[in-house]
Amino acid sequence: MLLAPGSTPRIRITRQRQIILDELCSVTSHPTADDLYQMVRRKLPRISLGTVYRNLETMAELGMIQKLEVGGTQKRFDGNAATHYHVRCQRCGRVDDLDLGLIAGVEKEAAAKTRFAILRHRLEFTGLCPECQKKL
Amino acid sequence: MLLAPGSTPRIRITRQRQIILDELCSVTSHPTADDLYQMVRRKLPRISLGTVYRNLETMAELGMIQKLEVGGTQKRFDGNAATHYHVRCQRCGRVDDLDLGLIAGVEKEAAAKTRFAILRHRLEFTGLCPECQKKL
DNA sequence: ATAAAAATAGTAATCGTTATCAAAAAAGAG
DNA sequence: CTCTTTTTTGATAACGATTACTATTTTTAT
Ligand SMILES: [Mn+2]
Ligand SMILES: [Mn+2]
Ligand SMILES: [Zn+2]
Ligand SMILES: [Zn+2]
Repeated sequence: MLLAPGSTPRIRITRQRQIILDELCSVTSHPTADDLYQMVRRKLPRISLGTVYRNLETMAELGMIQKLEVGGTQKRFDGNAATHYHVRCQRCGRVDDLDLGLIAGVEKEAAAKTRFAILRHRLEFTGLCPECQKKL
Repeated sequence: MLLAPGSTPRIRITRQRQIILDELCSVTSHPTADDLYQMVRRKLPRISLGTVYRNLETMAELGMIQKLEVGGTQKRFDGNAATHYHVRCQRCGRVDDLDLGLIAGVEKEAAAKTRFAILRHRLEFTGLCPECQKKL
């Protein structure tokens, strides 16, 4: 039987999807899709890289996780879906969370200066991580 | 900007480099490498895409221009090398400058919360441009 | 003018990501 | 349960932005 018009198709909880989410939420690093692939393969050795990409994309669209478009060649993922800020090491690419409160009213300020409708903001710091400071 | 002969023994003044820089500085949009390639080809029809990429990279490393790692698949370039903020339309990808003063002391605040050495920061707003607001 | 260094055009290679698709799994109705 | 429909998967191909390569040309220094 067909679904009733207007009904929302359910998102199925597959073993693959659950483990990808579990692995992502178990770390505070901000792994790339390939990082996650390596992590998940320890529990599901037959999973394909495409499945990892597909599910990360789906979960990001549903707002369960965040896709981070920080610098570098690869995108990173964040199990914390709430807005928060990051620091990225310009030498090794490490990305850490920053325990800095959200800048109050900054979206309202921005909205007053543009005709764009502001939906969200992203603040990212660039610098050198402790390890890379030693090496330079 | 004018390339000064003799001031930097490493970088040479080529017609290609000067025109790429001129074209980038002549617009307030934030063109991709391919956008610039199309613009520059009107004046140098024989230039190669690789030359555009190579020179944008070089000039960004020298701090003459900015390479913007905003969302989307392609990187964008900015003839304004000074720190300033951007809004990006999440529907069409348009990137505008935001005439918003730099957030005072935010790098200092961040530095107090991390062991990273903070070098710079980037603030980007996401939203919908006027045209895309109409269409949705 | 000569030689050394750097940059170019043209092209191939790389690599992160998406798309495709037959097969498998999950959900629903009876 | 069985039968049917929808979603997801694994495998692989395709894509597209960027980078690498290289013989030749251009620029700069002597
Ligand atoms: Mn985070
Ligand atoms: Mn700008
Ligand atoms: Zn580092
Ligand atoms: Zn738009």
